[in-house]
Amino acid sequence: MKTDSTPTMKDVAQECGLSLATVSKVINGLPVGKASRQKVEAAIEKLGYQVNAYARALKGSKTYIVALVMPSLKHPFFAHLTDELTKALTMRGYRSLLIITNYDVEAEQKSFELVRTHKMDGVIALTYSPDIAIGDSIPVVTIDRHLDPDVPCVSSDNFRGGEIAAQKLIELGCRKLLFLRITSPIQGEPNKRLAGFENICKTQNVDYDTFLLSDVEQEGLVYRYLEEHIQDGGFAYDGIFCNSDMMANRVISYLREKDISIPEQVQIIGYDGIIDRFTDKYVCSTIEQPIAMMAETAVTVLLNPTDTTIGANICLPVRYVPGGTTKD
Amino acid sequence: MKTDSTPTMKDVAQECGLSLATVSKVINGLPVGKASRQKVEAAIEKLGYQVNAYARALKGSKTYIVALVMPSLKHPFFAHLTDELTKALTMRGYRSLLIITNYDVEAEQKSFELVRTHKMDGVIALTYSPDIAIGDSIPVVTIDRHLDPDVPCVSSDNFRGGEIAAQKLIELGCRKLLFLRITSPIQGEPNKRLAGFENICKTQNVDYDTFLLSDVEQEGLVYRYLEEHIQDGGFAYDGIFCNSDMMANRVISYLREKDISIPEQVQIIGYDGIIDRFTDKYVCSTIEQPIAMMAETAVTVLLNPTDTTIGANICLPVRYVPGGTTKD
DNA sequence: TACACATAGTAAAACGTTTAACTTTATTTT
DNA sequence: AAAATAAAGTTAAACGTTTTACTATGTGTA
Repeated sequence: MKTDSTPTMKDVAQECGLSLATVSKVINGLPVGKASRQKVEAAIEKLGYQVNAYARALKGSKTYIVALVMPSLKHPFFAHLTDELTKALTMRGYRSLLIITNYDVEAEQKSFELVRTHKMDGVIALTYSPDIAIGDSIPVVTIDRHLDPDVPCVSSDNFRGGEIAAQKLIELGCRKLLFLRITSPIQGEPNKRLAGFENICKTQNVDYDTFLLSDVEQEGLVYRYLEEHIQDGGFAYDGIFCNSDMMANRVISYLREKDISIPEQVQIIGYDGIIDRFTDKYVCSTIEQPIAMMAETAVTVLLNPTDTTIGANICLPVRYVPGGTTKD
Repeated sequence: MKTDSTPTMKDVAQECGLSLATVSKVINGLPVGKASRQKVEAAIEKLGYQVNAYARALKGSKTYIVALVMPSLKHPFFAHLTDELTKALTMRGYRSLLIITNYDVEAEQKSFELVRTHKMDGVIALTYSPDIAIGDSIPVVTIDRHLDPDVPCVSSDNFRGGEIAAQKLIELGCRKLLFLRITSPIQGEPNKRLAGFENICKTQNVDYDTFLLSDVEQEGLVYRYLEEHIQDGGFAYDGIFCNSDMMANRVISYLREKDISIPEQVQIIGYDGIIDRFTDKYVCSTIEQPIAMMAETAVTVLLNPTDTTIGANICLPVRYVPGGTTKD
């Protein structure tokens, strides 16, 4: 007599008077006589049987689980990316195991161990450690970071994004620009935004400053810097390019609080394109990253590695989206 | 001769000349002779052995995986909650399997099946379906939603939140209030915000309107509504309580765009308390939910169910946080 | 009628652990 | 010094699947 615990294939076999192997075949869609198939299906239905994913994964080699390694979900870019990655994985029958590293090197390292003990089918990672020991044998795709020459990296065209932002501000009449950034120090793709920005400013002979903070904890310094550049109703810059929309929003709030009018006195362009598009022109102008496409691409490359994708740097296009913080 | 595939316990046993069982004991910290323990540890180190979580979970009954069922990560409240939940789980040695349902009833239902096939140790869910068939035998905790009389629900004190918001606006001099909400139709805890808001308005005889939208797709209607209440530089309301900070931000942008000054002409209070506190006074005034505490509580209740927690409605305190959109 | 020959179904090993029951060896107790 | 007890290891079954190799059954061919 069986207890009422979850039914197993054995119970199903017993219920319909057929062998374990036959039941297995029915479940996996392998050829089985019509009569038997129906008997098995009836039994499954009756007992409410469901495969045990662990047993299946132990026997076979695939787990259909992919790890998503993210620094945090408090930054909307990471949150949106995680959202899209999970959807892209779900569409392909995979599930995502979420690992939040909190920008911590040790946690990032540990997450890769976890991936190994759980025999996951892959990892999509956005990390901050300069180097992480990746066991081979597990497919990895990074986003915005170069981890290893063999690991494919998906990112948006950050250099071009920086160029577009500078170009746009200049076109809109700005003559003194400011680039603002706060991040943990990484040598990742996003650093290229500054390079692109500088490239345009130099080419076009436009004056600019940069204020780069590498310690997230010291965000207050940004406001101090801004304050120092306000003099009797005026502001020292007429165009600001912020490294993220989240940051842009704070800067906007701060400056408006100080009675600097936007976009009249200062025009501001953010980065990411996170803010809900419903409101379209009422939000901050921004350089939009193709997040959904990045997620799709990362998943595709992870699950179908080919010679051309190995170690490739896949760079997707960005675009400028006008909002309420520029004069266009 | 073994291939170079991942080493198993058997390989370790062979390497150190001891039995499988002994190796297992060392790994699980069970009593073993000192000499043997060292031999085993050396072998593990040498081969780089790591337990196979699937085999372990198949044998034992725990998987140490908890499903997180969320509608989306594009709303910052869900993203922050997921972030904190994952951290709380990680601290206790659990991992989170993320399921994004996209506010879809069918996806929510399916996610519970997944939980069963993967023999997960529990589910923390924030769902939109009025009723979901939860197989028993798996612990569930919901957030902000009442699913079943037996399922514990963690939420913040939404009624009180509504009261506080109304009270504050009135204290700050508002005489004509507006409550704004867009959500998929649910019968969840957050609905109580309106009740609390109305309660105070009625008690104190303050005039108010509500604009409630149950279809997220139609967000544009909110702006139309706002526009209709602007007449030559004036605005029909002097206080707005928004159902979320995200929404408040949009409303703020919109009104400022229309040259309505905030907080001079209209004071605005949001809900959630999402926006990074670094900037403190530069963000929208809000009713802050104790997200980290909610996550901690949900995880604790999930993993240590007791008689008093079963079916309990655990309600955590909210607080008002002044920002730049009110006169205080 | 006997032959091969698909076809349908089965038995049993394997995946990598844990664990209960057992055996061997060492330590005490009288 | 023998019996009783404790300690350290081992064997083998079990978890719930998949899959290879096999047997039994029925169909068509010479």
